[in-house]
Amino acid sequence: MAKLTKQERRTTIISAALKLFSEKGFYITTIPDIAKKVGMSVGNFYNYFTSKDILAKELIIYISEYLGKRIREINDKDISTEKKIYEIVSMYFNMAEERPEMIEYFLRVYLSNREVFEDGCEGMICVSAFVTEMMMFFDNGVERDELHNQDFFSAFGLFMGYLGGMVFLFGEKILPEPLEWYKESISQNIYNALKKR
Amino acid sequence: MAKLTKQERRTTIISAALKLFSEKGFYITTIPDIAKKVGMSVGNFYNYFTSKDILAKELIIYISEYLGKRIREINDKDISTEKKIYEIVSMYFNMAEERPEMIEYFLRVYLSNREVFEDGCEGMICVSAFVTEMMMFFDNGVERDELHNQDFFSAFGLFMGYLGGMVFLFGEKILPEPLEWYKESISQNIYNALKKR
Amino acid sequence: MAKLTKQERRTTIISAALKLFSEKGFYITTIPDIAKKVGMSVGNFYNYFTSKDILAKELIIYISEYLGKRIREINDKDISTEKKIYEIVSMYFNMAEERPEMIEYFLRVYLSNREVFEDGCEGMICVSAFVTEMMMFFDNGVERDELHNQDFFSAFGLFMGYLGGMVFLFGEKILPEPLEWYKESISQNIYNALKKR
Amino acid sequence: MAKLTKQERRTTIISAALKLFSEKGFYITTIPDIAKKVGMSVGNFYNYFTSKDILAKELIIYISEYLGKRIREINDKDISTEKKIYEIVSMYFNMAEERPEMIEYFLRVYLSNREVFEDGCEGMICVSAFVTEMMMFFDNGVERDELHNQDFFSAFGLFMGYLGGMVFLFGEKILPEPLEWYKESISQNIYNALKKR
DNA sequence: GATGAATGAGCTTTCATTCAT
DNA sequence: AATGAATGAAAGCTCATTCAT
Repeated sequence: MAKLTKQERRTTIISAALKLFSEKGFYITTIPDIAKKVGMSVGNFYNYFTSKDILAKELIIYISEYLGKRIREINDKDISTEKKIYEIVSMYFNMAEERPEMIEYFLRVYLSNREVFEDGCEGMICVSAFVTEMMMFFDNGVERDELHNQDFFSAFGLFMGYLGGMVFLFGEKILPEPLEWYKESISQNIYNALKKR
Repeated sequence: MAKLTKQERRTTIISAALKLFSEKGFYITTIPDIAKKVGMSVGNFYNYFTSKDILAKELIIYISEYLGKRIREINDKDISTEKKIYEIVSMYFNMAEERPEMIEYFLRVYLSNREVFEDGCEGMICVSAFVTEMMMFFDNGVERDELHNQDFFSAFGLFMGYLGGMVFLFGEKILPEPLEWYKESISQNIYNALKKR
Repeated sequence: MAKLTKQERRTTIISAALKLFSEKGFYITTIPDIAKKVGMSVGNFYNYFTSKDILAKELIIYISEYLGKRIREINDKDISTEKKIYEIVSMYFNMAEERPEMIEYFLRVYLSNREVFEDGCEGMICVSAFVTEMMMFFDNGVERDELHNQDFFSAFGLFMGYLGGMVFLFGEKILPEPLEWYKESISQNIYNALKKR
Repeated sequence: MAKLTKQERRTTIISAALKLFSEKGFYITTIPDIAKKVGMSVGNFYNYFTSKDILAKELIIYISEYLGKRIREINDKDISTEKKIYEIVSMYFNMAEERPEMIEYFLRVYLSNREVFEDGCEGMICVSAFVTEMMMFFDNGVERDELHNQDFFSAFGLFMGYLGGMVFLFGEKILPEPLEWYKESISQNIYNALKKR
């Protein structure tokens, strides 16, 4: 077994914690649970993260940056805004299927446990990487005359609320079809809502 | 002080618990907290609700029925589907301002604490009153040739995800304007996404 | 087994905690230790004292008041100051033999664990009952022209430092004789140090 | 940076530990705290002292020898016993102002944490250097017919209890004047208590 | 000698729930 | 119906000490 660097160990913990928190929730998941999953002692866990809350905050930053990067890749492409919407929806749904812990953490831990994040993640500090990229997407669409020039939050709430809602239904196993199946119609709906009028 | 009937007592508890759960979260709120707020002993609380989980489930049913009723009132009106969309958005946002505990409970407690609701609220059992009414709304709109005939979940996810997202942003005090301000543009966006093409 | 009132229970805990803290020290004594000694569950302990620190503070107030009362009884006697000195020494040494936990708590827990008492026992707040009574003793002696009129702390430090030192040596089993044996010479020394010159 | 010998390193640790233990207490001070203060790793600390308890014991021996030496210097002077009392008080108070950690360690760590010192420091083993010198002081005073011939512990308890008490009050910031201010009256009190009758 | 990651027992505290009254 | 003391399992976190490198 190769020796891991401190940073690699941190990544292992992040990965394990993400899964546990998203599956069982923040309060149900215990530090012993996490330590066990990474195969380390409880005490040692605290050499990497000084508290459960701090771990939670690092997790959301990690996710926000990851999502932000993925969206930036799409933003950077030389395609129409309509196509970009489809790509974002697609990326998001793929993630929900392949790495559900990220989206689920976002929806079920970050959005719901205010008390955990209120110190240090005020406003949108901890998700700014992601939000900024979405802002870029909208601005760019308006600039290119493809999107209706409207209030950012009206647009952002639509896009992310919608995707979050679908992933929630998916996670509850309520959707009769795989997420894949909805990509097209959902992208269409979003585009119709946002497009230049 | 008039003596309350058992049912009235239950309602008092529901009301207090709703506020506490939505403000502080399910796990942070303790039974003593609730008992104190209603002015009753901890032991007596258990004469009305046999466990914390059961209380949580009754709460979501209560909310679902309340919301369902409000939507039915709108459904029953003799107005265009476009107008109905505006009325639903309006009703939802008004509630978020006036009785935020209901919407917040829905978003922050019900949607996020799977483990609490998985026994007894599988699928959408506990929110069926509300979901059914939304279904009626869509079906009616399609029937009247005002909405695009599409998959229910695609439409439902858009509508509720959007509204939920906006209320979330509002609750986080991130929105620069009062919810009121967004009603028009949001209704427009929803209508554009769902209308007959 | 008669049912105890809440106050009686508190007294039982105070008594047990006093013994444990004074024998083993504040940090070595655990809440389970205390709970076990009173025959109650750990959880229930917290229905009586909201934290270990708070218990410690109540203990020192309890002792201060007890000691204060004993000194007041002596102050109130119609005897010479020289005789009063003997009586105070005598009372103190008797207590050290019969209820050593009180004096030991004072010396070993209160005087040494600043961090525990710094919040809420600043200055001499928590021992004021006792200190005030000693002040009365000195003032009265000066008034009656039996004691040299000197700075309070010079006199107080002598009296209490001396007694504390002797009890410490006693507790360490270093004294070759029982405390009783020293009463006379110590009272003499104190009187010689403080008497009218 | 000059390389330090093993003994010099030990002295550095002793010095740092003394400060920390006396400021924060034995149990609050952690080995990592000490290691950090000396700028050494936790693991390496254990190359110099095999346990926290052993460090504590070495510390008290160090202090006892230091204090003993200072008293011997006074004992060796060719001055009256009354003057010697003043010099000892003076030396002690100066130390309490300039190197408070030594006196505070004595009062707050050694005298109060029996459990730490009971193995290896029974009786007065670890403070014998200091106690012996005080014994010499008293014997000499009696021999020279300047002190009343009384039990050693009665005299020792007075002297050290008194000084300890004053330094304690000083440390608590209860004294209205600097220690300096009390030297004269306290020496007088001690002399009056001990002098030839 | 030097490092610091790793261990694990143990601490204080919390809380849903019960039950004698 | 009503009370609130009592239970006890379990949580987050700490820290002296060890040990592979």
